[in-house]
Amino acid sequence: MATANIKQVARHAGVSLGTVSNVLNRPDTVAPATRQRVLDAITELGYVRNDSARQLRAGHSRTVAIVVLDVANPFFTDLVRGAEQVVEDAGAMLVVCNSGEDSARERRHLDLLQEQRVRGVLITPVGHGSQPHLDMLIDRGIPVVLVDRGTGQASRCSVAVDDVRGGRLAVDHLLERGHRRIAYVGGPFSIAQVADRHAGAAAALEDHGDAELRVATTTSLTVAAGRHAAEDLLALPALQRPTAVFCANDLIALGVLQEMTARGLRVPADVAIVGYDDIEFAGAAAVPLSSVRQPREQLGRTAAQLLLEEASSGETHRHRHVVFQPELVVRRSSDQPRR
Amino acid sequence: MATANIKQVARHAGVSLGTVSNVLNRPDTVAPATRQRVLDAITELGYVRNDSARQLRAGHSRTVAIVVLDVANPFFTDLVRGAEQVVEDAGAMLVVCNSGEDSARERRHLDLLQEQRVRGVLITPVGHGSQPHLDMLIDRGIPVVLVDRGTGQASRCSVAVDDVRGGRLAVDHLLERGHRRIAYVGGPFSIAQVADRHAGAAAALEDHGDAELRVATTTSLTVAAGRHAAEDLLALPALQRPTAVFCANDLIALGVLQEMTARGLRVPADVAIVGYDDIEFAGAAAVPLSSVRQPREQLGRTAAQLLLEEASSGETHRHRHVVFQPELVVRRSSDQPRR
DNA sequence: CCGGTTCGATGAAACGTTTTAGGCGCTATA
DNA sequence: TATAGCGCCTAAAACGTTTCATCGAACCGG
Repeated sequence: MATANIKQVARHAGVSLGTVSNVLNRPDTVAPATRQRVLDAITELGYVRNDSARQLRAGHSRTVAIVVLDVANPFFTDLVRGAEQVVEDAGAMLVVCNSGEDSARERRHLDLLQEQRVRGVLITPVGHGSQPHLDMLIDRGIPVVLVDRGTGQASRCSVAVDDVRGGRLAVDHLLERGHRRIAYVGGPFSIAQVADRHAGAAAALEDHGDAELRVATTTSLTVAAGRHAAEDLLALPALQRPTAVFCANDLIALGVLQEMTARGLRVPADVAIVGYDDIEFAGAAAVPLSSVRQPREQLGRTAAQLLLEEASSGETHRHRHVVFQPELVVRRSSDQPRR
Repeated sequence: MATANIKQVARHAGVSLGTVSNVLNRPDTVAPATRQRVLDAITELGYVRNDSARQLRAGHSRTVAIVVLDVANPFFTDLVRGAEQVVEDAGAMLVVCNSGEDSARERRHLDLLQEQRVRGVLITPVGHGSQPHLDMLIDRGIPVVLVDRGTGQASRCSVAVDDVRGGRLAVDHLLERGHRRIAYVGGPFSIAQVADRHAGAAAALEDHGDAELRVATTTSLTVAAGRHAAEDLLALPALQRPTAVFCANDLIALGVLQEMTARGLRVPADVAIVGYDDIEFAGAAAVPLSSVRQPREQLGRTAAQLLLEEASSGETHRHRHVVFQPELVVRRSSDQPRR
């Protein structure tokens, strides 16, 4: 029950406490015979290092945290997998926290992480990414890397994908296919990606005076939200109804697709759909979904690398901002010229 | 940089160190005026509790870990969400670890968690769930709850869904629809669920001497694995080719669906498909997918409850095994009588 | 044989909490 | 008036590491 401690190991091996510690941390500084004796004592007593004590002494832990908006969103799970690789290769541990797009929960998590003196935090913050509590972490010397948010802030590193460009790619494609009444479905706009993708979409339209962009705001980025938005669009008079829908993410796009099909519209003949994120299921959807792909795992890997770099380089660190370019994947859901 | 500690707060507020601790932990035992003075000092110095020290003193942490086979699998993310609710309501923190179905990584995680003296571990272990390193945790006094594995072991609590029954439900349904050549796609069989669902499927066939069950083993439970398996099935001579496929999970089922459709087969007319898990995307697939639904979040919640219960009740705890019943959701992919 | 060097091991200090025993001053009770 | 009780606070010990200064022994060259 009460696990053995280093002192008991020392006594059992007939050495001093410091020697055991040396066996654990610098094995080559202790004579082979003694080392073996200590090792034997360790296995015999089933000794396990107490990380709290170790951390207390060291002043910081060997864990890195990633705070995501939604653990169940494939975008974030891929991010996590990427970060995981890098962090674990560095001998650290990655803990995943879920803010659920709830600012209070995010806050709670950050407070807890601070108390744990984590080595650093990877975060996609709720909102625009310049919250005071992020600055607080930094003030306390905890490196923060912003993921997919607030690129260009001076006080922290960031990695992001160019969402404005992604929005533009999607809508350029729809315009090129002959669509002129286009809807953008997404929300809430307090999420920067939602706003940026919209900005890109709007920018694409500037060259086309005859085209219009209708916005259907949702309260979250889920399949259910997509279904509701589709209902609203279907309630419009036929002449105002958009012929193409660009969605802020694939979950919403799948919801829209589902509802449209259920109401008897053909995709892409009656309405074209383009999503965002290119999650694994996009290609397996009722109608394979066109989508804007982001290098998700790479995003996670890069973020983790920047973080570890900052954590180990200390004062000399210069913050960097890495921006990846998205890529449009055209599938059946939008691949038909508008008659 | 170097964060303030409790002693500095004490000096700043003109009280003893113990009093600060009391303000933090039993606020009502200290006089309002003093308390306020301490509180002011805390905010002024930006003091943050050091959890390592706290843990060291307490002997254990306030975190609970959940070790899953795949962070990106919706089954597990829902599990995590369920557990999260319960754990956070109890004022603890849930850390998510990903074994990636790799026994060595699982092992590494458990070692680390042990060093951290976590309060308890929720785990879906790689393999059959009676590994020696799980016993080691228990020997050290760390409660372990098995999730979806090894029901009935005497030394730990467990929660599970009756997978044998789930397999039976699925295949009973297919038989009832008139199918006689049925395939089971899934693997590796070292995963208990894969084996149990197969057992259920096989049991369902026992009453039908004229029906046969062909097994296509996969190396993992992914969409890609499903596609490969479908290729193999399609390579069979037409008369041996199954008219219905029951898949060990929805990811595989989506892969099969994708490949079958791509090769020109109609679902469900030429081949019926039933998946397992009823993930959110099942209903949004190319052909809405029949699937066996599990109460995923509830599974997570219950597991967490059992764990916390054990962690706080100590010696008096009696291990429990909770088994939930799955439910078949029939959608278009299998909803047509065999001609 | 002696001074210097190296190897291996030791003991003590320090990290920041929580907890416990106790002390002090006051009031209520006998 | 003594005393018990109470409210509020303090001082010190303990949790289990890591690290650093030190020390003895052995060895080597001169």
